[in-house]
Amino acid sequence: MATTDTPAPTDFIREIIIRDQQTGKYGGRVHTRFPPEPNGYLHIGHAKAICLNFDLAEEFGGLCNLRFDDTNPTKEDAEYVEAIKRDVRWLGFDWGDREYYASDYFDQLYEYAVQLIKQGKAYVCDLSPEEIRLYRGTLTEPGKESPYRNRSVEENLDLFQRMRAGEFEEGSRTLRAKIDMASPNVVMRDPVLYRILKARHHRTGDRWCIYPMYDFTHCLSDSIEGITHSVCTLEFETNRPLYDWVLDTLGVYHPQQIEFARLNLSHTVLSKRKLLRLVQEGYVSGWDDPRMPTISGLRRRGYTPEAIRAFCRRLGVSKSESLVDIGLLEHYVREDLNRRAPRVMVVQRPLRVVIDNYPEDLVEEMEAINNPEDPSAGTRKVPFSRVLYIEREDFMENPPSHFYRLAPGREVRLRYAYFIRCTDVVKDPQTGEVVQVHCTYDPQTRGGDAPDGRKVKSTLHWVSARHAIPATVRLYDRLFLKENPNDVEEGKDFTDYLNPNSLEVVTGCWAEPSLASAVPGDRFQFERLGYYCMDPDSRPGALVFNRTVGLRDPYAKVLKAVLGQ
RNA sequence: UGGGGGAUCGUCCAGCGGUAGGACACCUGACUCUGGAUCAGGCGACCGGGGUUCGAAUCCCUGUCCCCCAGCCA
Repeated sequence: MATTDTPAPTDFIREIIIRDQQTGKYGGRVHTRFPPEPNGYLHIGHAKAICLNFDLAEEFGGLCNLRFDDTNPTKEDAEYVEAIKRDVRWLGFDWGDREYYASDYFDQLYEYAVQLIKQGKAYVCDLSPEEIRLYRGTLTEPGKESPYRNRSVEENLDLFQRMRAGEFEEGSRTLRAKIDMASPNVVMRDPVLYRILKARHHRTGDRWCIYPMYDFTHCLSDSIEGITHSVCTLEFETNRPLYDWVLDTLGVYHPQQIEFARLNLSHTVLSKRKLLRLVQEGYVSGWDDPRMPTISGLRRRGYTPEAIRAFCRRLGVSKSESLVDIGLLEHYVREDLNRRAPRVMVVQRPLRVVIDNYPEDLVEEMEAINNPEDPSAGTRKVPFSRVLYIEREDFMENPPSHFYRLAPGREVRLRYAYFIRCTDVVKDPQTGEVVQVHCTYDPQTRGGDAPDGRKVKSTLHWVSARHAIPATVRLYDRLFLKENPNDVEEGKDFTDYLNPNSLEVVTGCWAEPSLASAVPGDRFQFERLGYYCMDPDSRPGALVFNRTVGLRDPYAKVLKAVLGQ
């Protein structure tokens, strides 16, 4: 299910795996893992990692584990665990019964720490956080050894045991690896392995008051699970020597860490910290606000898992950091939704049209195609009557040269219905705004074709006023105006680049009656407008749709060019 | 000024000593009962400077620029 939509790509990670299989490393086995920390929601950047890890496993006949990297109880929460599981599943991936938690390994990890102490490779350090920082040196100067570095094994064992027993204050002591305070790699200057945190863990409760650090936990979790290729992002490259050191020093099974460039998307942010701020400071309505690049946001926006997967696979995997145009993501939803979204007619900004020569009480059922890309989707009936709504922007009293929709004297086609010609307009006496258009229809053109072969330049979508059901539409635009909101100028904050018009709520829309049976999550193409997804906020008689993405609209460019000069 | 990485069309990714290719975007045109979709064509790049070689994006030297690392975060 996961790999059928796009041909398998090739990249440096797959090359490594193929080489490993040829040399018999790991006995030809491939076992990956996706290791989220449950401290926030998954976003499109995680989707790239999820696709990579699960695809790798499937392609090479291996498995991929889901593992929660839950070693910091002060930031993590069970709520996030559930959200992450739901999102990975929704994306179309299955981890079977291999749902693991680093916290499940706390006992084992503790034993490994004890072993390190016994090997003389770890010690309990009484330095305060500030002192540790001072002793660490700088990027260009070596650090100083802790005065506690040469405690005896017995003393270390005793102290570590008492750390675990809760005898010491938070922050008063740590367990540190004894490596090299003069290492040019700062990560190797006696890194902290365990810290005292008197916090309740969402899974282990109050059983522990010391918690292992990432560098100690991650490599050992990989080792315990028999991971072969531990794929992570570039910023962990400097940590790899430590990953290797822990495993080698302990003499345990040794997976290999491979780093690739994380995804950056234009016009949005993909850091949990920044996304959290957008939520907490109310710039968006929540983690699943359709403007958010979170999986839950994209889902509510109307994105399909297939589109997200196709996007992630098309990105490729490399080590050069890049900024992917969000237009590429939009391309993949359009491509997917074009294939599968049923068409429907909705008038977003209505203009009343009266067809003067159409019988007052007549209602005709027009046959409309549900999806021209998919004949099996069939047809439906759409009621037509004397008073209709068309899109306000489909009429112009004084049209510019490239405008070939409705205008006084002009004839256009109403989709699946008749040709109509504009005969008159009614204006608001106060504002001069056109409030109603009068037309005549040609009964010979029923179904949309003229027997005399005459052509019209434009086809308009419409709804019958008597049959229309009211709807609200939420038009979303890019969250940030700036291509790269992470590139913050002096004295500014990334929130300064927020797009003030990223959400426009349009009320008073009219939808064709078939939409009455839609349920939240249903996706449609509103003909000539874009792709929309019914929001859970919808109530019977008060439908709400989120615009996933607009249709490609060359005319918008023409208009812009005309207005621009 | 330490260490670790990275530089190829506007963007993203290929190219692994032998004609720099694809996708998105953009521009033409065809077709169309969605100014959608589809189809055809086009534009467009090897960070700079040296070298090795018949031949270099690829190998060597040198320079430049960008990213990451000094959490008891991950």
